[in-house]
Amino acid sequence: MAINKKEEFNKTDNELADFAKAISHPARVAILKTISRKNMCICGEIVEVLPLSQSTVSQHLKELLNAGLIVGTIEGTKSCYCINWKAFGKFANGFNSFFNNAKTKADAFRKENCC
Amino acid sequence: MAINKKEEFNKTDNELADFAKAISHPARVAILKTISRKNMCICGEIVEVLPLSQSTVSQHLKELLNAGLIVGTIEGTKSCYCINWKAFGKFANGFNSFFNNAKTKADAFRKENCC
DNA sequence: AATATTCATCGTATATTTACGATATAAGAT
DNA sequence: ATCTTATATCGTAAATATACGATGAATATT
Repeated sequence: MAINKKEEFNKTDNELADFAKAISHPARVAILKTISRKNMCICGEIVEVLPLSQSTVSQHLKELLNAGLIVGTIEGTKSCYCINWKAFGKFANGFNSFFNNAKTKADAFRKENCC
Repeated sequence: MAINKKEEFNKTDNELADFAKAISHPARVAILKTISRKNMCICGEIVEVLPLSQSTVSQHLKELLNAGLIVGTIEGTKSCYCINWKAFGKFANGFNSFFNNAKTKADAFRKENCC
């Protein structure tokens, strides 16, 4: 049980799901907003505004890095993060095409009965 | 540990995270696409196209119901599901404003150095 | 050189998610 | 009335996610 079946779904669905998962925790949404507000942030600034410990924030930052949504560089004792706009744009497009496809169907079926 | 800190984030961030979580598994993305392709589906049709057992699909359907993304009605021995376009549109807007805000910042900061 | 700062990582506890088979329930078919 | 079909729910196992304190590593300060 709890065998991983994700490989059995298509690539597009997996990519959309992976991005959604990256932003499926309010801490990660808040981190992305915090960074984008100032263009870039050092880790400590993010820890300051979140209600989480430094180690937990670091863990969330790592997940955003793994998802490719942010990039980070070390500057002295500090770590500087900023948004990877290119990856962000790519994901935004994925979402839009998902929603737009859905929207098109919605329009096509608007007059039919629905359950 | 593993205390839930989600209440300490703001409502907007939580709503965005919750929606993202609803579509953070490829099975749920595939279910939404399957339903929208035909406007509505009975449960059995969905089970047929997914590489998962009936009970697992039922569980994913329940999550989509809880998130408000689909609605379902019982028709005889069958269950009929369709997309809740209104909720879907609301969530799409939430995403768009998230991305657009980010995009605006990106444009504003385009010339500055980033890490 | 010794100490302090900043942050990532490790270890660990708990909670949640994912997945399935078995079972229950309710309607339809025989 | 009995049997079949369709689906939700229960119980459960395993995997993953969330959170923290402690520790490590690397740079900066004294």
